[in-house]
Amino acid sequence: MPYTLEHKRISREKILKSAWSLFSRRGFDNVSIDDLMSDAGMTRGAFYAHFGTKSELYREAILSVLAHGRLNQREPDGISDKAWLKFLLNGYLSRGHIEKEPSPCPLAFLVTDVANREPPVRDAYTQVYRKLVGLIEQHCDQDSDVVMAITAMMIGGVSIGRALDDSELVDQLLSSVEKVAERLIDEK
Amino acid sequence: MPYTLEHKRISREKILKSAWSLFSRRGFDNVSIDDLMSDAGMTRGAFYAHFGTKSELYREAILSVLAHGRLNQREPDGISDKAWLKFLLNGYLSRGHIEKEPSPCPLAFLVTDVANREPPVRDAYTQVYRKLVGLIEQHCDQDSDVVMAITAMMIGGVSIGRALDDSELVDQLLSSVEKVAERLIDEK
DNA sequence: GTCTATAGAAAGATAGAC
DNA sequence: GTCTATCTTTCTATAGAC
Repeated sequence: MPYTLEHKRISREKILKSAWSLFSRRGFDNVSIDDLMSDAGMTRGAFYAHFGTKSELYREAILSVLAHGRLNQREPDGISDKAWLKFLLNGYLSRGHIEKEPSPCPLAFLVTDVANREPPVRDAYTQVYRKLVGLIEQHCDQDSDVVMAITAMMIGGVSIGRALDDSELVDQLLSSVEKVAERLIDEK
Repeated sequence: MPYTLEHKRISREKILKSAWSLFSRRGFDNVSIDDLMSDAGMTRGAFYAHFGTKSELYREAILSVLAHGRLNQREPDGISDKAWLKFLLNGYLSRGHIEKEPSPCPLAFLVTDVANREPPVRDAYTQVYRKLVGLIEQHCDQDSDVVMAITAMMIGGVSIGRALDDSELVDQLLSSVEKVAERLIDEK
C-alpha cells in the first residue's frame, strides 16, 4: 500500500501551507494551481484528490490559521497579559511581518481579496477576525470599542504598509500605530 | 470632423469613472476590459485609443481620486476643522460607503489588491495615501503618530468591514472605530 | 494518490474596416 | 475614435494511466 492515510494528511498539510504563503503574498487570482502544487512538491493533477475547487482551498487555507497561527503561541511564557499583547503588537507591526514572514496574517494580507469572494471564504475570514478580536479582548481590560479600534489599526497598518511604495513612510506608519495602540492599552 | 478632442476627453473620463467604480468593487483581476468598456458605453477595441495597458488605467483610476474624490469637498462650509473631520469620519465609516458608494475610497477598497501590483500602481496609491494623511493633519492639531493611527483605523475599518460576513459585526466595527477616532481627535 | 495530457473557457492585446 | 474579428496565452478542471 504505497499511499497511506497519513501520507495523504501530510500532502494536504503541505498544500495548505503553500496556499497560506502564496495566496497571502500574491492574492487569490495571481496564484495558479500549478504554482501551488509545485510549491508543495507535487503536480497539478494531485490537487483534486484533496480539494474540490481552488476556492475551497482558499477557505481552508484561511481557516488553517486558527490551528497553526502565531496567535496560538503562548511564549514568551510567564509574562503579564499587557506585556504579551505588546509583544504581539511589536511582531505584527513590523517590516519582518510585511516582507519576510512565510505565514503572514491573512486578515491583513487578504482583506480586499476576501471581500471580492464567495460567502464561504468571507465566513472563514470572519471566523479568524473574531478570534483575533477575542484574543486582544482577553489580554487588555478595555471596552470593546477600544479593542476593535486596535484590531482595525493593526490590520490597517500592515495592509497599507504592504501597498505603500516608500519604506520610510512604512516605518513611520508601523511605529505610529504601535505607539498609539500601546497608549490605548495603557489608558485608564 | 466626427471625433473632437473634447469628445476624446469625455470618453476618457467615462472610462476612468467606470474603472474607479468597478475596480474598487471587484478588484483588478475580476474586471475585464470588456466589463469596463461596456460599463462606459463602448466596446473593447476603443480602450487602446486611451490607455496602453489595463494596468496603466488602474494607476490613472487611483490617481483620479486626487481630482474628483470626496476629499476635495469643502462642505459643509463654515464649520470648524474638528467638525469637518468628524463629518468626514462619519461618512467614511458608514455602511453606505461600504455598500452603495459608486466612487468609494480606493485606499480602503484596494489595499491588498494594490500591494500585489507593479511600482507605478503602488506609487499612485502612495500619493493618495499621503493626501489623506495630509488632510487629516490639517484638520486636527495632533502629532503625526495620532494622525497616522487614525488613517490606519479608517482604512482598516472599511476594508475589514467589506470582508466580513456579518452585518451586525460590521456595524459594531464601524461605530467603534468612529468613537475611538473621535476620542483621539478631542484628546489633549 | 499522483502523474501527464487535454478539453474548454476567459481575457489581454492587436489588426484592419469605417 | 470606435468598431468587429482574431491571435495568443493562461488557467481551471477532467480523463485516464500507473
